[in-house]
Amino acid sequence: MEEEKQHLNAYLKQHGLKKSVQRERILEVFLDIENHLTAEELLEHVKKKYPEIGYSTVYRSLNLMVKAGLAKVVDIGDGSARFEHAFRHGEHDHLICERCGNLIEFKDPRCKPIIDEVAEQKKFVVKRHRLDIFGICNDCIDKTEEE
Amino acid sequence: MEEEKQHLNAYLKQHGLKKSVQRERILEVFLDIENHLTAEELLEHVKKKYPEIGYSTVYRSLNLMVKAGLAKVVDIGDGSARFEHAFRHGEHDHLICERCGNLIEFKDPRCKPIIDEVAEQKKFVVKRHRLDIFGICNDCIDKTEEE
DNA sequence: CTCATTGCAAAGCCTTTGCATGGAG
DNA sequence: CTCCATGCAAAGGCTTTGCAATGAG
Repeated sequence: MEEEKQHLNAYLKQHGLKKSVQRERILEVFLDIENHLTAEELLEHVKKKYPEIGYSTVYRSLNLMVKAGLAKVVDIGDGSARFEHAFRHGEHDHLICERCGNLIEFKDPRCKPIIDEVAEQKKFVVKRHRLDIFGICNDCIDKTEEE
Repeated sequence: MEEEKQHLNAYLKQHGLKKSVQRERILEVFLDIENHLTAEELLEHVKKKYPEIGYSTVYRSLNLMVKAGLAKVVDIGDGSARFEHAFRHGEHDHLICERCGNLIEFKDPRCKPIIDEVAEQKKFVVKRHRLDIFGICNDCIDKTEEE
């Protein structure tokens, strides 16, 4: 938490930007939640603790955090961007439940080499990748069976 | 082309929907273009040949084609959905150039087994996946070097 | 005849932006 | 003091929807 705040402050200083209570508070709320939240969901949580913070500040802070490397956008294609922690969190991919919308993270060491090889073949310089597996998560399967 | 039309008509009949000139024409234009187009880009092409067709019809037909399995949505995260041919086109993934926005398709047989195994471990039922590799395509690298 | 489709304009949804006020450096 | 940040409301970009008129089955 402290480390993230320092990281943010360093970023702000480096870019001639200024600290603010709002930014710090939004970061705190964001870090407190381990889920992949939409901006609106984060906004709700922020409003609960700090009702005076406006929604554009949340959007702006979120974008800032992405630029600063503290957050990452996850786009599951439902219209709203989700945000996940990016600081000291390793690379990973997602299982996305089409029923409940939940995201499960996973890592598999075999992916990267394949990606690099494919790119090599196409003479493509890889910056990043995303592997999303869509389907139904275990919880939702159980629920279906109970019916 | 004829096969796709038949497929569409079969879908329409099956669902109590009706044929229309517009739908057929939009499908034709769509099939004529091998690129991954946004709705707006497709609309432009449609308008060139058939100026009387409205944009909402293009959107609606595109959605219809997706449901009918003739088109697939590709979301590269820039705000606009792109559409690719899905009928008699095998599964594949994408290299996405962050500079020119071009999509390069690729297939690698090693992906699926990994995905299935990961899902198995997490007791997740896979419906589909998407592997997108973002970076700079060969053309754009060449352009950079020329400068 | 009945019900789906069309084209237009309007609305929806998420996100960004303009502007005046307030605050950090 | 100088700019940046904030909060509000307004605008933006893409897509969907309501509605009256048209057209397919």
